[in-house]
Amino acid sequence: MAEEQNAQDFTEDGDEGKRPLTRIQKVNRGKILEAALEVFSANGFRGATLDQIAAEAGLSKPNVLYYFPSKEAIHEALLGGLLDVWLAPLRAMNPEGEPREEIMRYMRRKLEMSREMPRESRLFANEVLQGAPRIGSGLSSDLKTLVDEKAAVIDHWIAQGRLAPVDPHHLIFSIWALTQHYADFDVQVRAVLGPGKDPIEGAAPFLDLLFTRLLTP
Amino acid sequence: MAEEQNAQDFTEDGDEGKRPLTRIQKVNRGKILEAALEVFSANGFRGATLDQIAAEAGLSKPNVLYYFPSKEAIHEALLGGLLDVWLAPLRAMNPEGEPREEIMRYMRRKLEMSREMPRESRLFANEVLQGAPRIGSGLSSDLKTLVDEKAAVIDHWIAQGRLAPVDPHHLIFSIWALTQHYADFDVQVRAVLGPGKDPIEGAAPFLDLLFTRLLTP
DNA sequence: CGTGACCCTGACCGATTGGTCAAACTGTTC
DNA sequence: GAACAGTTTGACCAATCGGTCAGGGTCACG
Repeated sequence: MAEEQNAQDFTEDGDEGKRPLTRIQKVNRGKILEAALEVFSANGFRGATLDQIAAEAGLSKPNVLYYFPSKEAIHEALLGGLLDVWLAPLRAMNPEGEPREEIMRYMRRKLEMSREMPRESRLFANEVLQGAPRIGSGLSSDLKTLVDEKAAVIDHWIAQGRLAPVDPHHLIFSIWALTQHYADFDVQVRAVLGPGKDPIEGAAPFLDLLFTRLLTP
Repeated sequence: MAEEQNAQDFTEDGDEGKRPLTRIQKVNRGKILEAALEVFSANGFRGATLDQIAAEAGLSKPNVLYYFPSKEAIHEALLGGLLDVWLAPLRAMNPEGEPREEIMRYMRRKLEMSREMPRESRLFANEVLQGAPRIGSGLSSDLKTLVDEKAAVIDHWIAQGRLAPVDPHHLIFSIWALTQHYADFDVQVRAVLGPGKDPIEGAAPFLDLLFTRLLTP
């Protein structure tokens, strides 16, 4: 029950030895990362055990540690490999595009990701909640750079009068908060709404309305 | 560094033995709960250890277990005692009041709580993130009841034309998401904004604007 | 089909963790 | 101040955890 594609080729090594990476290696590293995503996102770093990950991946514990030197290394590989995917929609925001359309597209894409990749969302949420001890300053400074860059774009749009004046940083935070809420607090949302349709289906028109009203001058 | 008031008297027992609760008992249970809030909110349930809690409380581990039968029991006492505090602002929403004012007041109070009680927010976030295994159906059904009740009030306001038409459940979710984001993802918010003023100071006017625009017909 | 590199595992280890217990200590009450 | 309930602790335990290791199995390639 863990048979997805893990589109990651792992050329990531600092120095020399770039062995071509066996077929078995590719398969098993993929299985481990998929299992680790499942287990880490559901239990957090400390709550997850190597035995769980090994069982979920269908491998023995020593075999898992044959492919990754430690539990921490698995976690890092996961986070590092996923961060780009996670930030891609924001990167894709086009300064040349129509302002409201660009921001709405970003919001909708993030909401889509909450539906399609809730485990990834929870993985990051877990990490940040505990003070981001394992993702730390390096990635956080990349994040800051990207956000500052896009905030400047939004400010420019506002200066042109093409967007209602709002604090761009908090606008971005609000997109994160509102979309990721449906992935991170899924159980609570479902508990309140009761059984039935996908909560995100109801969220989509609400968020459309919310951001339309916020951004229209 | 853990000297706050813990306003909880703990009459909570199902059946008979209601001993008057010694002075020492009141003090030490308070110390333990305060320490547990600190440790659980920072590390999650599984990430927290009894030794950490004992050290933070300034007690020995066996002494902690003299006052609470298990780590789980401490966690439950914390969550149970805090849930009322957490939901009080929503309970306080007055059906007789002016609609936008009531909702704005609720939002502002929640934001205030993110500033003043971030540990409590993270405690709940941790619990819900992991699927709420220890808070479960009982509390979730209380929560649903309360939210459904208030959603009905909001719907009534909308029917009267005193509020712009919005999905009341998702409106409440949006208040939760936007306000708690600043407590739960504090490190990320600060990393992006850079060092300086309290992020919530910047959030307050933004959220005022956002909800004003959303709710004005 | 042989051989060397790669892959896999059972058994094991030391550290940590939640929890126990007997014994000692302290506060309170008559 | 005797006596008893209430409080505290060092020593200890069983289970779990991340990680190691020696040895055996398997794959690809000549």
